[in-house]
Amino acid sequence: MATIKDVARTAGVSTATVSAVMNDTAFVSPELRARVVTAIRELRYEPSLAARNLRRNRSQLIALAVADLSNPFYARIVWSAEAAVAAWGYSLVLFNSDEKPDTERRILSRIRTLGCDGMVLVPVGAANQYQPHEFEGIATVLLGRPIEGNSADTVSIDNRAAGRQAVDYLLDLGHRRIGSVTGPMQLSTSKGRLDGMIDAMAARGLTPQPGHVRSGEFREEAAYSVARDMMGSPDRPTAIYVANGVMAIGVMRAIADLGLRCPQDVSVASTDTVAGAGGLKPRLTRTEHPIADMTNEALRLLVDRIEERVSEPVRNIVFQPALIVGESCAPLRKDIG
Amino acid sequence: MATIKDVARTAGVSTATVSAVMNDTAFVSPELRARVVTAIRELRYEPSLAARNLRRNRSQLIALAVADLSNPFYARIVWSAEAAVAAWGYSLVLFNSDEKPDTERRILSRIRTLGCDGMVLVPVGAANQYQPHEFEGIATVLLGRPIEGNSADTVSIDNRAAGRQAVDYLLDLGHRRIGSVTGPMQLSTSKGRLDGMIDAMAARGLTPQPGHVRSGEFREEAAYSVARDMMGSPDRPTAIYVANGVMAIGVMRAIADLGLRCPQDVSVASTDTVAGAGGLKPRLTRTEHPIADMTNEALRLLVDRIEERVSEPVRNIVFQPALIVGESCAPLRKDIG
DNA sequence: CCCCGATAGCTAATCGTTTCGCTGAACTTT
DNA sequence: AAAGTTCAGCGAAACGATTAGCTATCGGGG
Repeated sequence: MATIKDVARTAGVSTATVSAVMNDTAFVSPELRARVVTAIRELRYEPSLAARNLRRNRSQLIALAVADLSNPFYARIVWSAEAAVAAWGYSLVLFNSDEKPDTERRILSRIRTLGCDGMVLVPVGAANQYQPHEFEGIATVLLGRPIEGNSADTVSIDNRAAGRQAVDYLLDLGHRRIGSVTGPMQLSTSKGRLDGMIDAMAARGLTPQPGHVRSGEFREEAAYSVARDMMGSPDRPTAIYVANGVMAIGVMRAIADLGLRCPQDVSVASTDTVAGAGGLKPRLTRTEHPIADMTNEALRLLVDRIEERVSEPVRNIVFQPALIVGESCAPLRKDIG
Repeated sequence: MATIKDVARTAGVSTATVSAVMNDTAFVSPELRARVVTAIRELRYEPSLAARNLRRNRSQLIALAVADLSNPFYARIVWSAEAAVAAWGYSLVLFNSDEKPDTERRILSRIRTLGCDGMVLVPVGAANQYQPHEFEGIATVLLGRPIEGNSADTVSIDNRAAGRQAVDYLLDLGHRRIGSVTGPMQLSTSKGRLDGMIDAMAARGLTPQPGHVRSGEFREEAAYSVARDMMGSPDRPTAIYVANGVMAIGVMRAIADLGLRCPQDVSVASTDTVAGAGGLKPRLTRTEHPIADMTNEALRLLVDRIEERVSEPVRNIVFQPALIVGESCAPLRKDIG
């Protein structure tokens, strides 16, 4: 690989001038500029980011650490993020914490070592598991799950509203015995959605039955077994609110395996389902997140911080979910009410 | 951020010693080692990759450039690749060429500038669109689509076998008027799969009708319109072989929109569908690729090259597809045969 | 008692950029 | 014509690590 010195020598100028031409950082006479440009082309010179970054203390890298790459929801985020990062002139370094706090901790340290200019993090741990120094000195945006007491910018969804919307819909259809399959309670996401459900029921003077609220990991398998258990009992709910897209797939499978039909025997509504899981029949009634918008916003905030165009302390952007009506919910049947 | 000098000063040793401790590259007495380790912990020192890389001419970065991040097939590759890259001690830089050769060209140059140690590329261009220098000096593995005449290692699927398997299955069910919706002909992937189809039909003395073989971009929309057109005509095929997973979704939608039923009115078989698109009803009969195995193998080859444990010129690994029988194919009905 | 070999640890050069501070030619201003 | 300005372009010092080559210490053999 040709270096800046080679270019300088070939063009008969100093390295400073080549640098000036490359970065348009000082006036260079047309003649010298032309010589430099020719030399660059001739030698196929490409500047070494390693050297530039060492000097500038920048890396042009933005890290994205998501909670579970096998989840289409996060795959969708990755897709949007790659586009946004490229549009801002950075490159994307991708990490998968696989919902494991330990892995996440290693990733955080790695991001630091790589000298990433910023990171977008979908945190997987509880608020008290983070040390302040893990976020120091590197621009951070938390996506999807805020961490209480953390001083990073945040882009999230109104989870409580999501739970409320979905369960309100089920209540409007006449359901009263409504169950829920939800994620780990230490995550604000799970908690918020469940709170929304409770809000909605409380507004009509109802409370969920204890055995009808189950939580487990945000995984298809966990949801399957939990749902199978819950739906196997005689006083099973007539409708279920599932707090996560992949979990919904597990729940649907459990229902089918129990010989129940959706929506005839049981209605299912969920939150955060990805449009692409779209082939699923019946199509889910769900609250959807504006993933692309959220991701773009997260990167806007991040780049703002990186390029220091921002002074305010912490910005918290909350998006609203939208209820998408599918075919997975039906009015309560008289005979099973 | 603390630097190696700070650590050296605090521990009362030279930077060389600190480096030796960090990299285990020379014998250091237990006493000094202890002092160094303490200082490192105390200052929370993390070495700067930028500096290390400048010196070592390494970046610890592996680039992955896929053809279309919105396609679950590639999302699956990304998932596997992240895990494999991390397991080998590198970090993953992700790019989406979006099936656009121009974008891909920019990506290649960016990868070079970043100084990535290696790259895994799912190429989107025709063989003659690549300049040899675009691959020079950087370890490369082509994934999925070989480029003829290119000297990079390759991991691919036996596309011809995939086409043959799927179409053989349709033929075994009695179908004779078989159509195909396939991708761009300049891609070896599309061509191979179509050739396989032709092989299978030829083996029974058949050839596809000209109007029954349509190609378009590897996108759902393209497939939708092409299929809609093909299936709208009176002598429409009784079975379709679709060369790609997302295209299959488009085809299924076209069939439904035309008021046809699958598999009763038309059988559909495809190649490369991702298991996760699994909710799709009826479940597709398809040839599947061992994505995780292919990706792992690609990274093994790549790391081999990067760490120069390899001398042979070019390695070409070809995986075999597996036929997965779903519910989207039925025996030929007498009345429409 | 001297010399030599082994080796722990240090000094300093190096990687390829950016950028500060300087030089000196060309122009202005009196 | 002398003095002051301007500014294109250069030289060299960073940035933070690795590493070749050197020094000094120690133990052992003759």
